Amino acid sequence: MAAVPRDTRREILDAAEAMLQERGFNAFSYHHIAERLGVRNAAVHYHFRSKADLGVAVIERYRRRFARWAEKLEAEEKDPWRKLEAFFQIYLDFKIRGGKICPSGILQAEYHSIPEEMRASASALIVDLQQWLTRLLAEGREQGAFQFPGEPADQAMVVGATLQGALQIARAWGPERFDTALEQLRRQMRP
Amino acid sequence: MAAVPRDTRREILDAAEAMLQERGFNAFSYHHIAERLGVRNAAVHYHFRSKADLGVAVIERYRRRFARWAEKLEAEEKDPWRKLEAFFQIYLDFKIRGGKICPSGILQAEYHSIPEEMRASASALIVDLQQWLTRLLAEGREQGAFQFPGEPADQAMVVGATLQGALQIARAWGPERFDTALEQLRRQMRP
DNA sequence: TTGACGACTGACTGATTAGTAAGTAAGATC
DNA sequence: GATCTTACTTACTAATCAGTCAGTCGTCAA
Repeated sequence: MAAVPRDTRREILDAAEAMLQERGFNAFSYHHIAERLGVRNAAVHYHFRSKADLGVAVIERYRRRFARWAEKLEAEEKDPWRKLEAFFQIYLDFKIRGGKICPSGILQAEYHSIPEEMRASASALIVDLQQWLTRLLAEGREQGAFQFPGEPADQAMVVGATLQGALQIARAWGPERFDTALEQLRRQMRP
Repeated sequence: MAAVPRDTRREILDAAEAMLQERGFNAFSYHHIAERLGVRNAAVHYHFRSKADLGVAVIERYRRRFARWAEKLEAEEKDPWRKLEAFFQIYLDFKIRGGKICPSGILQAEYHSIPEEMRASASALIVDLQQWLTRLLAEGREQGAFQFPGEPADQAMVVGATLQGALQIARAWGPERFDTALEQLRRQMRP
């Protein structure tokens, strides 16, 4: 049985992404990552020259993953409500897996204290998410599945901000608070 | 003319609060505060033994300030919509004053990487805010001023999370996005 | 006039941070 | 079999971090 070759680069990205969502970008170090993987500090620098490079790589990988997720969902699921529930599920998974918050949220909260190179990626990420939500809400309302006042882009801001904000509030006030917010969003948008 | 005595303790709290909202708790140091005030590192330690103590003091002062604000509003204003708009104004002021986010939001985002002593205060803060909002929404709906499905506490989660999340999104996507979210909340709740 | 006290300063410490430079061992390529 | 490349390690640097401690200076009460 051949040993599976270790993919250190991917493991670094995994560890950095997890720590970003758990503790924030300013609260983990190369040393933390190296310790977690059982390698040395310099090994992390070998794969990512600077922490800013690592940060950008984490965000860009997350954006690609979301794009693939959206593409797959588009092919498999036509019902707007089930699509929205699939989006909710991303956030529910974060909550369950160690009280993580969404990458977009932590990057915005630390926006003025993260390296400048990361800000463009962080901005692109929230635009991705909002554009996807806006399109879903527009199509869903046309089909009579959703009901809300104003423009789809306006409602997308409320839905996106609620998911992001409620995940954070759940940390300090209890995970069940997130479910409360989710259920209220459903109630608001049911025709 | 007598010189106004300097209130260093208050100035430290002001600087720490501003930096917390601008950069996050993990992204400012005693040195940053000292430099801003033109004093030495040790002067900050004289007033606040540890950074955790300073953090707790910032949060507790903010809670007292909110309680006084709520008390004053209760005495001066009876109309539920105008009360809600006054609450919105707190967040609008944050946005305008250098792209700050609400203290509650950054503390929850960094929840797992701030000193343990601060977490109880951070939790108490979000409970304060949510309880105030819940009471306002309950009274306002009884009077026919607001309209929303579900329980007042559920709607308070959506309103609170939207304000918190939208302030963060506004950083990465443009301040006008916050106004969009605000207007959508108004549309949703108008009878 | 003294002496206690509040509000500091100057000069540290030890830990942690991102980042670097030189060396090495294993495998692929010629 | 020599050479190159990949993926590291060991050993370090300079900066920054929270925190400490002994001393100083001005004010005020006795």
